[in-house]
Amino acid sequence: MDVRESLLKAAVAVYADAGVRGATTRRIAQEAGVNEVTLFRHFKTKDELLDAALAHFARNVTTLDLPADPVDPHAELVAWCKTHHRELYKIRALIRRSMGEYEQHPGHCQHGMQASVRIAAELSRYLLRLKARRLAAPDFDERVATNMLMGAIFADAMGRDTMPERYPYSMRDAIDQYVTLLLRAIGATASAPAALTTSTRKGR
Amino acid sequence: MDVRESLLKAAVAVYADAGVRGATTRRIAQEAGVNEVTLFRHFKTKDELLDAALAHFARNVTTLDLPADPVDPHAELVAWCKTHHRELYKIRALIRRSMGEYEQHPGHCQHGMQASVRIAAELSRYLLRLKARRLAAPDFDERVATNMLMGAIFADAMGRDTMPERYPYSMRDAIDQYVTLLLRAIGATASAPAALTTSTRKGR
DNA sequence: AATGCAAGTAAGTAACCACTTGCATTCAGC
DNA sequence: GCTGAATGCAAGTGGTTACTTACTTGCATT
Repeated sequence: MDVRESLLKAAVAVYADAGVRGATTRRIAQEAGVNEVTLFRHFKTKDELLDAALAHFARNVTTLDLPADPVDPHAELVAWCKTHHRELYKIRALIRRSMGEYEQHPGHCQHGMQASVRIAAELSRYLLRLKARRLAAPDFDERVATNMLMGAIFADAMGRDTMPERYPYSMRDAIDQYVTLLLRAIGATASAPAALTTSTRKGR
Repeated sequence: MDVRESLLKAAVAVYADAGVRGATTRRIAQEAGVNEVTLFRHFKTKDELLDAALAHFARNVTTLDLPADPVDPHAELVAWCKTHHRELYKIRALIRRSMGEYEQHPGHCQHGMQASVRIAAELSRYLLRLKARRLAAPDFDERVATNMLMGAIFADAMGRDTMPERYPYSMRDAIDQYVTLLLRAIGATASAPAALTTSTRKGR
């Protein structure tokens, strides 16, 4: 296996758990299964390694495409949002960590922010298409609607495990409900929300 | 001025900027204008100080009450959400930091989470009142709607300064738009959204 | 004047950390 | 079999950190 690659992967994992200062070169090297000195032979400084690792990780963040020709907005949005939520939830520790380091190391999370901007733009364009095809009302701003839906999904993915009191309903229901509410908000014909099932809390 | 009080305030400020490991006892003492040894005379360990400081801070987090007798949902919600957003935005660095430290120090951010749960419950009860008085449709779940609106506001407050591309519209407009969308989503009669003004980005 | 308390000062300890150096080992390609 | 590049290992350097110790200073009450 490639040493450099495993160092990048280990760096992301340790960083997500412990942050910049907590991610010691010793621990990263151990996690990667290589000697600490080897780490410094591949990367001049710890900071250079972290930056490369987060950039590498963010480069591999992708999303589904939303259809160019919307047919069933509810089904299409639910599928897309489910994937997006699942991905966010998987890397929630990393996201929280890099947000927390923003004040002191804005460069590190810049990569992640760019991914987020790309994804928001994809959703925005889709909502614009809905408007153009008269599948939604003409009088809403698609950037605001995008931020509303993505904000709800983001907050859900970040808060579900830390504030279970606020999220007693299941992940499966959550996305469906957010999408249903948004479609009603933007005047897209949507059926009434389905009844909620009980929450299925999973440990991590 | 009370030494203990100024230590608590300084601890929160330094913690927000630098996190648990970055908040050195030296720096906190300096920020509080007292000697480092004095810090240890008031608090046995650094961890005890940080915990006391964050608990003290969270205890002072309050919100407006939403009216027990809803009359004008749009106006009432906008006023409430504006305050909530302003408060979140003011302490965004602290929130990001304590979220980032969640994996390693869940106890520290527990205080903040509790405040968030309290605030969400207040909004939830208000939405329930709207339903009861037939000011909103009967077929939505108020917890989901609460998380949708609060999620949008939270994500806005956290992302506005770090991802200006996603938030080109002004803070002032933002809240109004989120509330308008939510009211339409829950079947409350709401006027069409107002036109957006251009963003007013403020440095910090 | 005597006492006590809260705070300051200076110095030190033990641990940890990023990063370096020197040397031994392995192993692929000629 | 030899060379060179990549890796491991042991040890060390200089800096930082939480926390301690021993002592001094200023101020208020008695």
